[in-house]
Amino acid sequence: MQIERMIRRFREAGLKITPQRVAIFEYLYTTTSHPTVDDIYAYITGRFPSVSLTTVYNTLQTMVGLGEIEEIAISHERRNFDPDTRPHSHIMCVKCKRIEDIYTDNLSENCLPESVRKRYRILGQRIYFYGLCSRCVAEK
Amino acid sequence: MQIERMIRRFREAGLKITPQRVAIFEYLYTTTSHPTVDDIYAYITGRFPSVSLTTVYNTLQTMVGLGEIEEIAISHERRNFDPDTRPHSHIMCVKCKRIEDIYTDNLSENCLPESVRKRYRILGQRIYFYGLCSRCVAEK
DNA sequence: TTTTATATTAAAATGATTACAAATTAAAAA
DNA sequence: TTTTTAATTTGTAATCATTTTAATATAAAA
Ligand SMILES: [Mn+2]
Ligand SMILES: [Mn+2]
Ligand SMILES: [Zn+2]
Ligand SMILES: [Zn+2]
Repeated sequence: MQIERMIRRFREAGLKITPQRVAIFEYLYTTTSHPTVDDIYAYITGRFPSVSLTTVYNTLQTMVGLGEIEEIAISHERRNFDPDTRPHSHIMCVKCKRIEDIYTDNLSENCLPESVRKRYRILGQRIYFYGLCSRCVAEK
Repeated sequence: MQIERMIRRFREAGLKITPQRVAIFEYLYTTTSHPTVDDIYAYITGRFPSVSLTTVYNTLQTMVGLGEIEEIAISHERRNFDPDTRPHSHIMCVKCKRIEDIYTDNLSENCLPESVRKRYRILGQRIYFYGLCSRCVAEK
């Protein structure tokens, strides 16, 4: 399971397995959303009332460093994290801010001309779409 | 010219033309980079030593509202603005943070499946690439 | 069980952005 | 041109997200 994998990855990196960290793993891998720091903190607080925000920040940063979760830069208002590291893109409703996954075979590779590609060591790519979801269109 | 256009757009919107605003227009349309609030503030300060950061924020926000500049969400560390509203994408060097434009005929349209498209009113899309520029590759 | 290096916590510091209210000014009206 | 007025600018304070710090607690090795 994903959680076991994260525990193993942390162990391999010489990091300790703490109940706070495990709770964060559990939250990340049992929700299909793209949680913010506060989403995660709110959940963890329910299980460890004295947990510190710092712990949440630290753990997320460590996971990003291990390449096990990714930051979604779709909005400046909030920082979202994605425990799904398979290549995929996202669409966000500009009204309700919900983020949905988009899986497609069409990669953005062909959007990067050779002339640019040969001047960079490419490390990653992201595609974001913005719109109004049907729910929000209906409302207003 | 672009600056004249912005003055006209502001006038049409019933907004006043102030020297601070014009200086911001000038900076935006005579630099090819993707400036941050601080880049702009630093420049304006050179011409109006007493200018307020608030004025810079307000003017940028107004211009975004008018659809005359766009926010680039390529990084959470900094907020970049782009006075070029033609469809194009960006590549950022993760080391030196420089952002380069990418113009290509290949749109990301085909990365958005019909199944998703029919559930949203699409308003925009962004493609970001991340990598190391040749300069930074050479250095380390 | 003891030891020790790492992690957690609470609090303070930092940095970015927004809110506010008083002073200034662009531009319309006279 | 001068007067008027509503919008804008400014300086300050408030807010919010994130990082730093140092003391305390604890996972895991010995
Ligand atoms: Mn996702
Ligand atoms: Mn650009
Ligand atoms: Zn919505
Ligand atoms: Zn670089």
